[in-house]
This record gives sequence, structure tokens and C-alpha cells, in this order.
Amino acid sequence: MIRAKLTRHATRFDSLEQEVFLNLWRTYDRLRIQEDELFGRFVLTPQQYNVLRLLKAAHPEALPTLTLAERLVSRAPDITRMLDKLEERGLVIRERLTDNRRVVRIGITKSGVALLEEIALPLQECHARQLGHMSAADLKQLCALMRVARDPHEEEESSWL
Amino acid sequence: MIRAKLTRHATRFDSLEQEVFLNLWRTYDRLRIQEDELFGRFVLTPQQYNVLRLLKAAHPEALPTLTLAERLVSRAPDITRMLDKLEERGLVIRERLTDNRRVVRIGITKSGVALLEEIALPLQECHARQLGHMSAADLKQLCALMRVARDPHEEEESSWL
DNA sequence: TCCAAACGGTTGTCTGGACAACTATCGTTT
DNA sequence: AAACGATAGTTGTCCAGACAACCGTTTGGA
Repeated sequence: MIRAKLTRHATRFDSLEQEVFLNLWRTYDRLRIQEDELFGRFVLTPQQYNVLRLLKAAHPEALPTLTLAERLVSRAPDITRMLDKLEERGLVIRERLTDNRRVVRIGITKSGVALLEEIALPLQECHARQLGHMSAADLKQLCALMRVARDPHEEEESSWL
Repeated sequence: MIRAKLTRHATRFDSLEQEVFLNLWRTYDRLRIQEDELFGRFVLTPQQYNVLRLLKAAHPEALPTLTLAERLVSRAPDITRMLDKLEERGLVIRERLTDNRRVVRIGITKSGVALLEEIALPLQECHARQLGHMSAADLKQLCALMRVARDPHEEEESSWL
């Protein structure tokens, strides 16, 4: 019996940790397909949506470029060009401060907010399709376990959410 | 009290489902940074490593290109070019079957196997760094919950692992 | 037996992500 | 006040991921 268990892990995964990571990757990938399809309809990448979401949360404040980049769910070395595209579409505005001309503050525009509102409902439906089959208790526990999992990999209280 | 709870979710997430998905994304991203660094040292992407892993598991059998693509953790429309690169480096070989000339079978080479063996130990260390702080029980539960989460999004028994 | 559809991969092309090198601005030192 | 380093973004360049169009091969009828 012990043998059987060992064999199972030995053949498919090198370790329990690897199993978790591959499960995480797979799960993320499967769920992401849904999101991609949704955001694709609005010509947005998930990261771009995240930028807008954060800016709306900060609204009517504007955020410095790099502060914004730090708060994103996923790392974004490409933040400048992402903002270029959002600015071209009139979803955000850049303003260079007068007291410190190095800083560029980013704010969400009216049409940015409008786009978010347009997305809100279909996004909720998307979330329901993704995870609607799970109980609230399971969802909470899943959150909790993932928080434990990545805890050592977060620098002190980074506010990515 | 109820108000406070509602407010918390209302401001940061639109729903519990969204919270789970963003947690998943974030957790995947944080842990992936470690893997990327590791595979980068061997000039491999995680997907390329996955290809080699699957081929080694199938060894000495060879797998048709698209069968291989299906089994990958993450979707790979780019499978041809990925295999091009692995072939150039002599890590895999392609052979066109004589009885059905449409099919290209992919096999891992000796030096492919050798590379995997070289990676094995540092990879284990990487996994330990990623998730070594969690108990086996928590890891198992995390796996179980993720399996439930993506269950409806898997076509019948896809063998990605 | 000949043609259309299906299969199995490949290629063209575009976009996004990654890292490093660079510019402009500011604060501080001497 | 010139010079150094630190800060805040930007740009150059390359590679991976995505989708669609394509090509050679096989198969299953008419």
C-alpha cells in the first residue's frame, strides 16, 4: 500500500511541492481561458483591466506610474507601453507634476470608468462560470491556503489587491 | 459587523470568486518567478521543461506532436516552433512515420534525458523554497481544492500530468 | 477512381512580456 | 556651483504566446 502511494508520486510528480505547483499552473491556465475570452471582447488584456481597476479604486486620486506597477497582480516591466495604449484609447490620462517633474501621475478617465462599468456584469458572469460550482466555504479555504503558500514570497504587506 | 465585512469585499473585490481568481493569479505569479529563475539558468522555458518531462515519461516511446501539445500543462499553439528549438539543441528528435506520413513523432534524446537529470536536484531545491514552509496536509488539501476548482473546465480525464 | 472533407502539422504575423540600457530630474555633497 | 548618485520613467530589442491561414496526407464516399 505504501509502495503504491510512492509509485504514484514517483511516476507523475517528483514531489508533493511539484504537484502543487503544477496544479496551480494548470488551474490558473484553465480559469484564465475564460477571462481571456471575456476581456478579449473588450480588447483588453487581464493586466490592462487590472490597471483600470486599481485606478478606479484610487479615483479621483492619480497614481505615479511605478506605484501602479508595484500594485499589479502580476509583475509588469512593460508598464510604460501598457499605459501608452490605454492613453491612446483615452481610458487613462498622464500628467507630469510641476513640483517634481520626474513623476508621472496616472488617472482614469470618464470613458475608462464607463468601460469598467460595461465590463462589470459580464465579468461577474464569467466568475460564476469559473468558480460558481464551489461553496463559499471552499472558496474561502482555497484563498486562505494560497495566501499561506505565497506568504514568504511577498515583501511586507504589498498592496496588490 | 456585517456592514464591515460587506465593505471589505465591496472595496477590494467584486466577489469571492474574483478574490479566488486574483489570489490564484498572484500566487502562480509569485511562485513562477522562482521557477523562471531556475529554468533560465538552463536556458529553458517552463513549457519546454514540461515537454521534456512528458517525453521522458513516455520514453522510449515517442509521441505525436499534437498528442504532446494536448498533454502540456498550459495550452501551446506554438508547439511546432518550441519543438524546432528543442530539436536544434539536440534535446528531442522528430521522425515522420512511414505508414502515416502526416504524423510526426517526437522522442527525447540522450542529451535531453541528461539535461533533465542535471535539472532534477536544483529543481527540488526550488520547490522546497517555493512551498517548503507548508505542511504536507495543507499541500494536499490545496491540491484537492484546486482540482475541484478546475474540474468543470477539464475535458474528460485529460492527462496533462 | 476521383474528389471532398478531415487530419496533422507548419508558417505568417501580430501582440505582450522581459531585461537592460538610457534619459531626465532631483537631492546632496563638497 | 559642479558633480555624484538616486529616483522615475522610457526606449531598444528580443523572445514567447496566440490566432488564422495554409500545405501535404489520408480517408471515405459518389
